Amino acid sequence: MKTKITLKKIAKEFDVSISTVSKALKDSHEISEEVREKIKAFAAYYHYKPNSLALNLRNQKTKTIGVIIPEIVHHFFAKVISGIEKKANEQGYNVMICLSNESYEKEVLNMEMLSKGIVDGIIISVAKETEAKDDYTHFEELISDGIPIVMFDRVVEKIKCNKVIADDFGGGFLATKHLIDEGFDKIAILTTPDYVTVGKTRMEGYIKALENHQLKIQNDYIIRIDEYSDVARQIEKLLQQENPPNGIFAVNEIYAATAIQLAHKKGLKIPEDIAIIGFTDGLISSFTYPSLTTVAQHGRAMGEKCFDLILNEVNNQDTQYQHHTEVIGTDLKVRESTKVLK
Amino acid sequence: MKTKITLKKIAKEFDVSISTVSKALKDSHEISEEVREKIKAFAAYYHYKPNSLALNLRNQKTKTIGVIIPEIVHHFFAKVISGIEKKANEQGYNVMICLSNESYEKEVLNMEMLSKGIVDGIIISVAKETEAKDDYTHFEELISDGIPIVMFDRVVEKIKCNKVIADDFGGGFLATKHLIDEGFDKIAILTTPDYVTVGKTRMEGYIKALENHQLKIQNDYIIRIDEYSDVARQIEKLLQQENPPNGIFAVNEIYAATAIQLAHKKGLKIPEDIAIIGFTDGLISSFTYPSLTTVAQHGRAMGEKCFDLILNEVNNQDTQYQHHTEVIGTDLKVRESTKVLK
DNA sequence: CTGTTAGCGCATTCAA
DNA sequence: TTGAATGCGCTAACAG
Repeated sequence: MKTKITLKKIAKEFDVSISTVSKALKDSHEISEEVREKIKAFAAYYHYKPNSLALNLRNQKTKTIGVIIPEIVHHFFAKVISGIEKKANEQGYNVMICLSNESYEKEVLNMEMLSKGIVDGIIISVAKETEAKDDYTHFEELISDGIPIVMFDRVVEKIKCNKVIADDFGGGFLATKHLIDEGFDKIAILTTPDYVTVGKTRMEGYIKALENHQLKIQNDYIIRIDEYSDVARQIEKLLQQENPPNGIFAVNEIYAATAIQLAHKKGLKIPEDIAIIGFTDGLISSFTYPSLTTVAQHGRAMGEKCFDLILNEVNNQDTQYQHHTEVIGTDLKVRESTKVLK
Repeated sequence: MKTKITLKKIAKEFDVSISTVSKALKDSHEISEEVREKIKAFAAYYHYKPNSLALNLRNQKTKTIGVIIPEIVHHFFAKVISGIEKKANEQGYNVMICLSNESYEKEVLNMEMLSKGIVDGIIISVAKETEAKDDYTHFEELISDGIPIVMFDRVVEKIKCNKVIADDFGGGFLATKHLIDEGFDKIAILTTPDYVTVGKTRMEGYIKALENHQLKIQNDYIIRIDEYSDVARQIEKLLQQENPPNGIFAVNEIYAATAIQLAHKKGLKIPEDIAIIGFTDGLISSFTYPSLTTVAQHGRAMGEKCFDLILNEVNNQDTQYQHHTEVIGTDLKVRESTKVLK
C-alpha cells in the first residue's frame, strides 16, 4: 500500500526540518519564497492533507458530534439527521451516526465508544428498551465526565441536559380536537406502551381534549400497540368491537396507514364512517387513499435546534450555563381522511 | 469544565510513571498486584477510557468507515446505511455518515475531509450533480492516494474500485415483462434524466422487454422526469395524451405513487384501465390504494455487501487484489396495482 | 530565515 | 517490578 504523505516525509525529501515544512505550507513569511514554493508544489503534487487525528489530538477538539438514534429507517429520524447535518456542515462540523436499534445494550456501547474522545458532544434519542428498563446511568456517567449531551424526541425527564422535543401533548390535543370539531364523538387512540414517553404524552393530549368536550374516556378505545405481535390484528380488533369508534387518532404514521387499510377491508367509508388522523413527519400520509390528515412534526427543525444547542454547549464548556428544553410546535395538515364534506 | 482523565493524571495521582499505569490497566503481570489493583480501582472510579484519537494515531487505523450518500431522507439509502452499520458493528467498526445532498461540491468536500485520516475507507453513492457533470477526478485522486473506496447503486463505470449495484437492468426488464404478461401492451416509463445511470439502466431493461415482445418503443411513452419542475404535471401530461398508456413502469416509488394518485384523479381504474409498477425498497408501496406492485431492491443486503468489500480491502491494502462489481438481485413484489382478476 | 523542543494520549521496547 | 525513551503527525514557542 502507498503510505500516506506526511510532513516528515516532505521534510526528508528536501532535507529541511518538519517545522519548516509546516510553516511553508501555511504560507508563513518566516520561510523564504523559494523553499516555500517548492515545498508547496511538492505537497500539492502528492495531495498532502494534514492528518486530522493528529490535529484533533493536539487541539483537544474533533469538530465532530455523535448522534445516536434508535432506527434510521424512520422518516422522522432521517429528517432530524438531515437537520443536524445541515447545521453541522455550515459550522464545519462532522456528524457521526450510530444506531441503537432500540436496544439498551447497543445504546450503552455507542455512548461508550463516542465518549472516547472522537466527538465533542452527543445528540441522542433514547431507545425504547432503555425507556422500558428505566436505567439511565450511562447518561449520568457521561454528563458527569463533562461530555455535552442533547436529547431529542425521546428524552429523559430526570437527566439534566438540553432537550429538544416536539409538542407531543399539544399535538395529541390538536389531533383529537380536530376529530371532535369535525363531528366525531367516539374517538379511539392507537398508541404505544406507556414507557414510550412520546406516545404517552400524545395520549395525554388526547385525554385532555376528550375531557374538554365532556367525552368519556373509554378503556376499550385505548389501544397500546404491542409491536412484537401482529399490529394489524390489534387494530382490527378495535374495529370489530361491539361499539366501534368513528374516529381514530394514531400516534404514528404506520398505525394510521394500517388503520386506513383495515377500515377499507371492513367496508368502512373514510371519513364518513370513520375518520383517521396520524402523527408524523413522513411521506406515506400523502399517498394513502384517502390521503391522511396528520399532525406534522418538524423533524428537520428539531435537528437544527439540536445542533445549535450542542454547539453552544461545546463552545461554553467552562462557563456554567442553564439547561433548558426547547419545544418545537406541531401543526395540523388536514387531508382527506378527516374532512367530511358537509 | 471537568477535563478528561488520562494516564498521565492517574500516574501523577499515584506518583508512578505513565507506562506503569498503562500496563496496570492492561492487567500486565509486570506490575505488582497491589499497584495494579489500586490503579484499576481509581481508573474505574473516574471512568477512565483510553483516548481513541491517540490510539488511532498510534495504530494508524481508526476502525471507522465513512459513508457518503446523496440524501438520507430516502428509504433506500437509509436501508443501505442500516446494512452497513449492522455489519460494521459486528466487526467493531464505526460509521461516519456524510450527505452530499446531490451536490458535486459537497461531495468533493466530504471526500476531502474523510481522507484526512479519520476513516479507513469510504463507501459512496454518487451525487446526481456529479453524474451530470461527469467529473470524477476526486475519486481518482483518493484512490491513487491509497484510500479504499466502494461505490454502490450510483456507481461510476470508469473508476476502478469495488462496486455494489442492484440488478437495475434485470429489474427494469422484469417490471416491464410483468406488465406485458398481465396483458398490457401500451407501456410507458417514468424515468430520470439519462445522466442518472440507475434510471438509464432500468430503462434499458424496459426497452429490452418491449423488444422481446415485439412492442414498439414510443418516444412519447418515455418520460424523463425533471425534478426541478412540477413532477405531477409531467406525469399528468402522459395520462392526457391522445393515445394514453395502459401500463406504467416508474423507476422509483414516488413517481409510481404519484401516478396512482393522478390516475385516480382522472377517474381511471387501477389496474383495469391502467396498471402501475414501481421500483423501490420503500414503505409507501404497501399503503397506496391499490397497493403498488414493485421491483424490490434489497438495500440492506447492498449495505452489508458494501461493508464486506471495504473491510476486505482495508485488511488487504498491501496485497494487490482484483476489484469487482457485485450485483444484488431484484425481485417482483406483486401487489394490487398490476393484478387484473380474470 | 531555519531548526529545536515540547506536548497532545497512548503503547511498547529496552534498560534499570 | 518499575520507568525512561521513542514514535504516531502536527503546531507553536523559542532559539539560533
